[in-house]
Amino acid sequence: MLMSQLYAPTLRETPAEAELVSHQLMLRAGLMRRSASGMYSFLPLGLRAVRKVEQIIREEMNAIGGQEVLMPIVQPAELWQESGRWDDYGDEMFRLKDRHNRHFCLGPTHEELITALVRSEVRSYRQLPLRLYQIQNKYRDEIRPRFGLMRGREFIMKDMYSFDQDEQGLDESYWAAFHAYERIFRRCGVEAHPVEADSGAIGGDVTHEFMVLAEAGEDLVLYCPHCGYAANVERAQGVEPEGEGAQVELKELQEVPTPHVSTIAQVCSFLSVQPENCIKTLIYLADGKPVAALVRGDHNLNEIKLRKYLKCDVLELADEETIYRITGAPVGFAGPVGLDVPLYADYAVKQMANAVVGANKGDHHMINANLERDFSVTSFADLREAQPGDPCPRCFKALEGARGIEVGQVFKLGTKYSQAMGATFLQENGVETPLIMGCYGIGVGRTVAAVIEKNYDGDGIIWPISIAPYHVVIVPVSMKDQVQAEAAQKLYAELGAAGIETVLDDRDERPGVKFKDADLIGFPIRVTIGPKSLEQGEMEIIIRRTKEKISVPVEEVLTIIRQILEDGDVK
RNA sequence: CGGGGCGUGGCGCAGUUUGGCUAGCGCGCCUGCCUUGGGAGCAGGAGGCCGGAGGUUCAAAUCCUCUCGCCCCGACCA
Repeated sequence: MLMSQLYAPTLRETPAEAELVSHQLMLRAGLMRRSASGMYSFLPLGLRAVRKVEQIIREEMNAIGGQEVLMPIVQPAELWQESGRWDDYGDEMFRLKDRHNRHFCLGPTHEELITALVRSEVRSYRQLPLRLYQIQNKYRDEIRPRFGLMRGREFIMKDMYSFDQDEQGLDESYWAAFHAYERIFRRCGVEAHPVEADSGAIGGDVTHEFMVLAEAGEDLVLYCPHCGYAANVERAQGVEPEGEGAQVELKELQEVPTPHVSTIAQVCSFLSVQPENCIKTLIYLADGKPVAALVRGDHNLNEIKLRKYLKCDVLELADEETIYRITGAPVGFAGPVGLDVPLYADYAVKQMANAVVGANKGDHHMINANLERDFSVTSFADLREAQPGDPCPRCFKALEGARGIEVGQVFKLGTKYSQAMGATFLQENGVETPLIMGCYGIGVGRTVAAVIEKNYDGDGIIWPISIAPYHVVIVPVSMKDQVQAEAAQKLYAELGAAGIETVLDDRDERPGVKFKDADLIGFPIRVTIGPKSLEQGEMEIIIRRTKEKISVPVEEVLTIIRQILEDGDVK
C-alpha cells in the first residue's frame, strides 16, 4: 500500500471528544471516526487490526470444533418473549417495528436466536456436542457510552454457543473455550486474566471474565497474590469472621438529635465517630416485600449477593414513601432498633459494638446500639462488596485490587434457554431432555482498544506484530532523490512478494512528518532509506517498540525483517 | 434520568459577560518558490448559513425562548 493512497487521516492534535489514551490514539492515528455517540466507523487501518483479531479468534474457535455461522442483527420480539427477556432487558435494548407494526430488536446478544435455530434441527444426542459461533455486530443502548470502543452502543462481538447432552459435556465445552480464550488473548499481544464473575442478565452459575488489567478498566478485580484467587468485585466472596470481635464494655443505648444529618459521612462528622462504627440500614423491596440490609458504615452492600441470598427476582431500593411507612422516618434515619421487617446483616456487623444507627425518627440517630441487646437480625450473610485488604476466601491472605477491561466472558448457561424455548433432544435411552448450553463472548473492538491501552508511548501506538494493520513501513527520506525512490520501490516490491504487509511512504513530505506518522500509526517495523546509509549500501531498520535501530546491508533487509516477524514481539 | 460543560472553516481554540463595522488565531488544506534524517521557511490563496428554529433589536456568534447533538460526573450506599 502506498501511503499517498492510504485513507489514514492522522491528526496532529488530540480530539477533544476523547479522554482515554486508546481512544485518542485510535482517532489520531486514523483508525476510526465517530458517527454517533457510542458508534464508530472503522477506517482502513482500524479495520485491518479488527480483522486480524477476528482471524485469530476464528482459528482458535475452529480449533476447538467451533463452526462459524452468521445470524441476523434484527431479531423478532417473539423469541425474546419466549425466553422472557423481552421484558427483562429493559431500556438497554434497541427496539423497532416494521411496517406491519411487528416488533423487533437489534440483537444485544444471540442466545434466543441460536436456541431457536438449533431446536428445530437438533433431535438426537448423536448430533452433540455442537459448538457454533459468529462474529457479529451487537447493539446495546448503553446508559452512557464512553471511552470510544470500550463501551459503545454498537460493537463487534464474537459469540459462541455450545450445546451438550450433559453436565460433563458442558464442562468440556466450557474449559475448551476457556483455554481457547487464553490462547486468543496471548496471540493478540495482551495478558487477559480469567476472574470469577457474576453472570448478570445472561444467566447461569459458572462464569469467568477475561480481564486486561489497566487503569482505564471499568471493572474492579480483586485478586490474591498468594493463591491466585481472582474475582470481579461483583462476585468476590467475603469471609465469615471467626469469634465475637473485640470485647468492649457495652454502653447505654441513647437517642441523639442529628438535624439534617442523613449520610454516613455527615453522621460521622457530626457525632465525631468513624464510619466503621456506624451501621448502614438499607431498606429494599425484594419482589415487592420490604426487607432491611445492614452493612458497616464503611462498607458497600453488594446487591447481587443480597438478591441471590434472598432468592428474589427483583430487588430494588425502597422509595421514600415506603421507607417512611416502614421506618417512620424520612430517608437517612433508618436503623435496626425496633424495625419490624426481616433484617439481613453482613457478617461484619456481627462484630460491631456500641454502633451508631438511625433512630427510625426524623433528625435522630442512636448511639451505642448493640446486637442482641438492642436488636436482633434474621440472619447473617456475606452481603457486602469485597474490597482490597479483605481476606482471600481461599487462603485468607489479603486481597489486592486492580482495574480491568473485560475483553471476554465464558458462561455455563445450563438449560435456561433450552428449557424456556423447548430446545430438546433425545438421549441414548430415549428420554427427551433440554440441551445443556454454554455461551462465550469476546468483544473484538474492545480487545483492540485494550491492546492499545497496554501498548503505546508518547509517540503513538505500538502494535503487537500479530494484529498490526501492516507490518512494515518504508520511509525514504526524500522521494525526489531518484536513488532513494528506486531503492524504496524495489524493497517495497520485494517485501510484497514475500507476503509481508508493507506500506511505502511515497509522500512528498519532509522526513519528520513521515517519521511522526509512522510512530503514531505504530508500524512494528520501519525501514528508513536515507542518502548517507544508502551510499554505503545500507538501510536502517527501526523497531517501533524498542526504538532499536539496526543498519543493514540492502540485500539483507528482507531476511532480517522476515526474522524479526518470525521471532515475534520482544517484550 | 439528575448534575455540570461544550457546540464558531477538516482539527484545536479565541471572541459571547458589556449586541455594532470585512468573525479571528494556530495547525491542516490548495498554488508557487525553497527545503529534505524527527510534525521546516517565505509568498499567495480557498474554506465558516457561528448546531438548528423562533423571537427581541436599527443591528445578534453575542440577549431571550424552544430544540438537537456531543463530552464529563452521578444514578438510588440512606
